[in-house]
Amino acid sequence: MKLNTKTRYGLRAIIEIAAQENNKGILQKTIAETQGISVKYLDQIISQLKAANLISTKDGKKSGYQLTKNASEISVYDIYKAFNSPLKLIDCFDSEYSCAKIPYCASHNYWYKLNKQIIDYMESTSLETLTKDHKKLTKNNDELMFYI
Amino acid sequence: MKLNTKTRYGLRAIIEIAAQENNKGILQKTIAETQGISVKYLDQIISQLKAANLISTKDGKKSGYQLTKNASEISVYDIYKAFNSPLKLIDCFDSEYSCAKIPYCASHNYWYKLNKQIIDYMESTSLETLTKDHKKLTKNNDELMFYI
DNA sequence: TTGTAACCTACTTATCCGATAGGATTAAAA
DNA sequence: TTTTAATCCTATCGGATAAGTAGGTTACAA
Repeated sequence: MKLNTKTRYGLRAIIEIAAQENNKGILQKTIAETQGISVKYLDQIISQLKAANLISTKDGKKSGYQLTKNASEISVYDIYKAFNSPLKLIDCFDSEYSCAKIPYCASHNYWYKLNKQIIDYMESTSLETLTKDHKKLTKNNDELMFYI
Repeated sequence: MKLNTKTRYGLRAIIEIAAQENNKGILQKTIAETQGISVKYLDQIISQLKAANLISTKDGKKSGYQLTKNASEISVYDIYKAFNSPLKLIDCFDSEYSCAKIPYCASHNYWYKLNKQIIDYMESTSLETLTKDHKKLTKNNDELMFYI
């Protein structure tokens, strides 16, 4: 029960992309510096966000990433799925691995409900919400820095 | 984001222990057979339940396991913790691994809330509830079998 | 004193994860 | 047209962890 780093970094990266002002595109390098992630590692992370069709870019020099759709249409679960297969806390949710006892298995039902609850949580939050939070928090931070 | 097999098997095993009729103690062997788990593997699992002080037994021949307290006083999270360290979806919940940006990190807050929600879910369900479910389900199963 | 069950510890194997590395491709800029 | 700076793509390495196996020791009832 751990979140892998790619998902963690990936969410932070896409928030950075969503939070840019003029929407002209933001560079890998910039994100890496802001987030303190190695450029090379972020490289892979961003390519997975792209493969999931959540962000887009132009090739070559002077490029930069943007969202492919409105932040309100992207859920955290969408982002999660860019780095993981659909959430299955246990394998026997899947018919392929299921055992004959499932209809009589209290544990199975219990974990299944938890699984659903986690997915619901991630689906019910949009990137827009997190980006707003992010802006609020960093704004406060800037003001704070000003007075120090 | 996977539940490990020990937690999965462990829950099933302790339900079996809680569900026994006369409370005279149930043998590893019996649990292993009912649940279809290798005796040797279950051996380790049960020893972890015991180390967590959830079940007790006598040594030697003619032994058998019981709960150390009432099933209503044991939460699923107690059982979870017999096989895992306290749930931390990401390391930086911990002050030891925390970074300076946490107060301004929207992602951190988000995962933290999910983490709490999962713990709440596991804490709010008692072994008693699951055992009742189990009995209901297996009862139906037996009746069903009778008519086949 | 013998058989059975719990108890304890070590080991093997496989898989996944985080991270690094090197180079290919593309397009803007010089 | 050449250079430069960025994305893009693939391979690989080391470490950690997990699942399961195995062997032997201890305790107790018959």
